[in-house]
Amino acid sequence: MKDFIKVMKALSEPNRVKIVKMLQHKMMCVCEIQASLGIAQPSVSKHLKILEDAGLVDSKKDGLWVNYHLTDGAVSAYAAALLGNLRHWMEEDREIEELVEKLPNIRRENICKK
Amino acid sequence: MKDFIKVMKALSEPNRVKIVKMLQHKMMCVCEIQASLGIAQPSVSKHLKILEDAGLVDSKKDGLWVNYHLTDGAVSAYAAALLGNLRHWMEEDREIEELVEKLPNIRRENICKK
DNA sequence: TCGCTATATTCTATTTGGGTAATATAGATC
DNA sequence: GATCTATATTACCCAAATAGAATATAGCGA
Repeated sequence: MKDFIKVMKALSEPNRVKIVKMLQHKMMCVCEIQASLGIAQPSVSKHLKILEDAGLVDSKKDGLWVNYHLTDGAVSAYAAALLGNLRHWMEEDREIEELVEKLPNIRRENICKK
Repeated sequence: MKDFIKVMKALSEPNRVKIVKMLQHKMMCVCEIQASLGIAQPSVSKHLKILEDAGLVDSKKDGLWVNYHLTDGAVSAYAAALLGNLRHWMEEDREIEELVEKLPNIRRENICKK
């Protein structure tokens, strides 16, 4: 039950759903996600932690960056199922579409290192 | 997006998940659910409203009683999918098992009309 | 009509959740 | 080692969610 609730809670917040939808297209570092969503960096970190705790995303360090990506679903069956559904869900959502369209222009080299 | 969030939010609360799991076995009135969960009646009504808004449950008046049952999923594709998953999810959950075992003894004739 | 009962709604207290600013940490470069 | 940068953590604020007591509503039966 607790694991299920964790997944549901994780996916019951728009910004977190957006993160999942973006990660379907490419792995992203925190600052890229921050730039895409337009929210403060600590907020992004917190959202990512919640998604990670639910077994929806995972991270890999790459020097100074931390790359987040969707999990393969091995950890949580609930997470796996929802990630599967989210592959096709909300593909026509205007808000998501706009976000995804902007994705190619969001590259860490242009965003960070100021 | 909003519809999806609604379904996720609705299912991110243990008592509401329990209600769904119970309704898989039989339609129930508010006081039966209240007796099963051991929470106040207004809380039950509020939970049911949230589930209803998400397209997960529906109600039918029967005189003084209001019978709640799971939807067929025609309203929301998200709700339909989750309801489908929840058919087999958490079948081995201890908390759910206990609840379901007690279900046959929960009958409105014995509970209400005091 | 007058209660009586099941449910819904309102009100209020408490908890939870998301947001940011400030700070800490870790890894890179010099 | 000093410093810069990306991320995590902490502290705090405000909005939303949950719980229950009190009240309103609606349908039954006498």
